[in-house]
Parts: sequence; C-alpha cells; structure tokens
Amino acid sequence: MAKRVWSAVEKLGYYPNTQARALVSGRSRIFGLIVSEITNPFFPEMVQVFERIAVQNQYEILLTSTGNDPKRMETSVRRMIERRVEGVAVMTFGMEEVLLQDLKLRNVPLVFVDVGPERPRVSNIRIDYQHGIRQAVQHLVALRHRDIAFISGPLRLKSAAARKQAFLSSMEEIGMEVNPDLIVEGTHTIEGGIVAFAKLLNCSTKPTAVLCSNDMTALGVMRKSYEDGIRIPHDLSVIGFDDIHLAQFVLPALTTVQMSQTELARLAFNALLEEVQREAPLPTGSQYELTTQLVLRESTHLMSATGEVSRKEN
Amino acid sequence: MAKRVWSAVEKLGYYPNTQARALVSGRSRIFGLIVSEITNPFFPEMVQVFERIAVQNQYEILLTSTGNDPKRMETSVRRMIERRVEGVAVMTFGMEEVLLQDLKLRNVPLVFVDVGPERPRVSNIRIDYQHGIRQAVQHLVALRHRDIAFISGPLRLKSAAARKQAFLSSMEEIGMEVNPDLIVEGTHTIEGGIVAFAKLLNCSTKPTAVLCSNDMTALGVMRKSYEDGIRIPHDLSVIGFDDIHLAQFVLPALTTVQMSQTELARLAFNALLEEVQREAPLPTGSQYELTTQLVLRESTHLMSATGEVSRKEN
DNA sequence: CAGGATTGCGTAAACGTTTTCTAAACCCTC
DNA sequence: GAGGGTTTAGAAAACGTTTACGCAATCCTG
Repeated sequence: MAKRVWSAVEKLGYYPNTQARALVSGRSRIFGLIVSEITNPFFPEMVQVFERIAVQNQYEILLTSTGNDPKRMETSVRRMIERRVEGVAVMTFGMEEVLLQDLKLRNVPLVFVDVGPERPRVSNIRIDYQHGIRQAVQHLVALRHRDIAFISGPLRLKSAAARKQAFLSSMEEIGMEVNPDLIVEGTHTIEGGIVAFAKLLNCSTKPTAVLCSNDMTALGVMRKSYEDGIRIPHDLSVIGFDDIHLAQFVLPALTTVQMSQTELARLAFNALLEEVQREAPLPTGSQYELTTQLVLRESTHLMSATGEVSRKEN
Repeated sequence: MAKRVWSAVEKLGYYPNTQARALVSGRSRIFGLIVSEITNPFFPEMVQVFERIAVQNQYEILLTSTGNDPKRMETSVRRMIERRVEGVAVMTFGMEEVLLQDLKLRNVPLVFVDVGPERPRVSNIRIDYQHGIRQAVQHLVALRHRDIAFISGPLRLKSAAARKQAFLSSMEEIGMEVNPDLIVEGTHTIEGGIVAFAKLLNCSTKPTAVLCSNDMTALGVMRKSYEDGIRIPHDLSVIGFDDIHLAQFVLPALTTVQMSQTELARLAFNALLEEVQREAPLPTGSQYELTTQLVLRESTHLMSATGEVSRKEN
C-alpha cells in the first residue's frame, strides 16, 4: 500500500528535491521580481505581498534590487535565466527594457508597470496617475494655493515622466498657470527631495505648496522645511505619492496619493500566473489597470497670505 | 578549438541550466535568508547588502519574511530544504529555533544572531548591546535626566530581552534607580511605540527621556508626542536603536544606537560561506562579534525642570 | 627518436525526479 | 470461467549538467 511509503517518508524525513523536479518537468516554479530600490519603503511592502501570494501558489521568488543601475539589471536578468524563471515582474516603473531582450527572446512571460510595447507574453499594468494627481491638484487649489511646485522623479523613468505629465495636465485642466521654475527634478529619495526643495527655495516666486512624485521626496521636503524653520502645513502644504505605511506616522502625517502596493503585487503575480498557465500565448499580453487616490492627512492646509494661519483653524 | 564552442555559445545565447548543475554537483548555490519583518526598514537595508555580496559570490537568495509567525517560519524552512539551500542566515533576532530542527539534522550551515546553543555547523553573531546602550544611558544621565523610560521589543525575542537587560545593567552600573513603571513592552513597530508611550504618559511619574528598543518604536513615540503636543527634544528626549537610514531624516533627527546593517549582513554571509567551504566541520561553529555605537542627533536635549528650555540653548 | 608525460576530445555514468510504457494482477459481468 | 476492463507495480527514458575515464594525439626530455 501507499501507506507504507508515506510512513517511510515521515520516518526518513524525505523532502523532494526541487531541482530534480524542475529539471525533468521544465517548470522551475520560480518567478523573478525586479524592483528598483528595496530601500524605498514602497517596495518592501509590495515584495511582502508578492512573496506571500507566491508561497501560497508554491512559487519561489528571485529578488533583485537594481538601484536603477543598468549593469545590475543585466546581471540579474542573466541570473534569472540561468535559474530558468517562469516569469518576471519588472517593477522598476519604466526603466529601459532593452536590457530585457534576453528574456523576451526566450519567451519568458513578463509583466511591466507603465511600459509601452505590446507583444505576446508580456503584460502591462497601467497606472492611472491622472486620477489621484488631479485630486491632489484640485485639493491644493481649493485651499487657495496658486504657486504650486512639483518635484518629479528621475525623468528617464517613464513613471516619473507620467506623473509629471499628469500634474501638468491637471493644472491646465483647471486653467492654472504652471511656473516652469517650480518644476524641478528629484531622485525619488529623501536626499533628492532635500536638494530639490532647496532649489525651489531659491526661486523668485516661493511655492506655497509642493506636490512630490513620491513619498520619500516629500519626506525630504519636510526635512528641509524643518531645518529652515518653514512650518508644515502652516507655511507650506506638501503632498506625496505612493502612500507608504510610514506616511501616516510622519510629523505631520503626510497627505498623499495612494497607489496600493497590495493591489499592484497581486496584479503582477496574477498576470504572470495566468500567462504561465495559458499554453497558447495570446497575440498580445493582458492589460491591467490600477488607479490612484488622494488620501487626506495633516500636511496640507488652507493657504494664508501671511503664512501665519494657526493650527486650530484647520 | 574552444573558440568555436564559445562562438556557438554566443550565437545560440546559451545559458547553463543551474538546476541541472545543482543536481549533479550537489551544490545549489542558494542561501536562505530569514528576516522577521521586511517592512521594518532595518531589514531591507541589510537584505540589500546581503544580496549584493551573494551575487558577487554567485549565490542566490531565498528570502522569507516571517512576521514573527512560527507557521511561516516552518513553511519557509521546508521550502528552503526542498530547494536544497547550502546555508541559512536566521536574522530574526532570537525567535524560537526549535523550528529549525529539520535544517539542523540535515547539517545545513546556519548563522544566528544572539542565539545560544553551540553545535557544529551553526555560527553565531553576538551583538554587544551593552556598549551602545551604556553610551545612550550615560548620555541621558549627563543631560540631567532622571526619569528615564525604556520601551522594549517583544520580550520573547532574545534580542529584545537582551536590550532591556543592557538598559537595566547600564542604569545600575551608575547607581540610577529604575522605576519599574517606566519599563514597558512594545512590538518593535511604530504602532507599538505609540501604544507603549501612551501607557507611559499614564504613569504617575512622567519620564523626561525614553530609550527605545528599536527605531520604529522611537518613531511611534515621536508621533504620539506630536499628537499630544509634547515637544521633542525640549520636553522629552528620545533615543532609538538600529540607526536605520531614515533616522537622520525624521523631525527632529533621531539620536540612536547604531547597529550596522552592512556589517551584520557581511558577517552573516561570510559565516555561511566559510562553513560551506570548510569540508571538515568544526566541533562548534564560529563566533562573531558586532558592537553598537551611540549616534548623536537632535532628539536628545538637556533636561529642564520647567520643560521650557529653548532650542537655541542646545 | 623512443619513452613518458601532457593535452585534447569524445563517451559514459550519475544526480533525483517525472512521465510513459508494459506486464501482471485483480475485479466485474455474462 | 473466459473476456474485458481497471488497478497496481515495476522498468525505462528523459531532463542538462558534472565528473571520471579512456584513447589518441601531441609534447617534452634525454
């Protein structure tokens, strides 16, 4: 009987050898996950969800944090091919996908965020930046802000460019003039936020509100403001983007545009899983949509001409 | 010639199949890495370094974030055995290692932080909490603080217990009385810090300084202080532990005890690598030491009887 | 130039599974 | 109890490497 076998399995502590299994079946049960910067809190939150779902589906993850370095992207792709990943989620938000050639010509299922080309086996998650950013802009304008600055991410990232574009069109939509001096490029890091905001402070027209391309940038703005004695939200309103967990705990809590890490991870994983399970590849990969949403907290405030509106008026 | 082979490799885009290689050589070139909570910024920073070194050595990482859940620890161990990891770094800072039985009896090299038992193939990294925590305590006392609170981590973690112990003995060393009401247990999260500090505020003797078992807890204290109008560092000094990257950017920048993530990752990886390369297992694994160090920033201040010391006196 | 050593190159076994196939055993029905 | 079908068990091939081996060709040395 099988019973005898099972008891032997127990007694000997037998665990199957995944590599042997993978070798013969041709299915490694590994997905690659490429993120740009695991040090940015947005990513751990999403990695965690991705990992949880993967484990539930008996998949393992090969994680790479590229730090936006093409070199590391390249070696990571190589590693993934050598391990025969069944699919790769590229969560770098728009880095050059030329580097993924090798994966493509091997027909490995891919899922991107915000990246253009449609071809078989590659899916896309399109983020509706416009929705959340429009809300953010309108929120600021409703609070009487006129000189609204925008600190973008590194513009070679398609997602960063898209966020900036969403800001511009949201402003235009409601007939707000955009002062080009008030648009500066950051790096999606705290340090970048500090530098960018310092630049803004040197402008002839000082902004009374600043919208940031991600939460880390916003933290940089808050830090720099603190150093310079600019009070948030009294003297300056700031809005972030991402809604990392930390955002609700900074001082003051950060008003930000939420882009759900959970949802993003889920979409990405499911995209890969579906593609893997489908034997006849679709002529073009699936498309997914993720929307964004303003979350009001404490870092925005009615603009005051004097900059001396007291907190309790909020 | 070999030349002809290499050109064919190029032309066909041949990448060796790692699983086949692993199968025959018996070496998977995979290390497991178990952390407690990837959402805590301390860990991404350390994962990043660990990963970088691993890749340099042609190793891959199997990452698990247990969230301190024994169940997930268990399944993760199983996954790792099935993938035939060559070693596992258990960076959970003192969770029950009973769960690692399976790994042990398979003679998989292990490296722990702060965990006791010495046996072949398991190494240990001992953290000298006392060094940094003593500095922190003496710093506070030198600033005339007398009512010093301590918010610990979850006490079933050995590392959390050790930090608390280091606090107690540092206080005793210099003849400071410890008020048991001022010792409360947190969870090593922001939320836990908020709750714990709220508890402290209900004490009959209010602390004028609080030392936290990690930086996230300190962030919670800062958040709660902000909500209650307690000004840091004027009314309250706070010191964290870990020195996450973020610590220097919070408002005010957090004075904290540094435990180098970089160094920790490096030690852990090297411990595994050495153990793997050594064919004759030592009777007992290697021991490593990592010390801790106070980093002064802005969140501590001379105590004032009135609680109204102005900032510039600092 | 003979002898031994080195090099080059192809063959075969092994790693631990899954999958396919065949043979044997069993069960049911008429 | 013979025929058909179904279950059970065992054998063999395959996956893509590494390692060990053997044979021939080449090299060096005296």
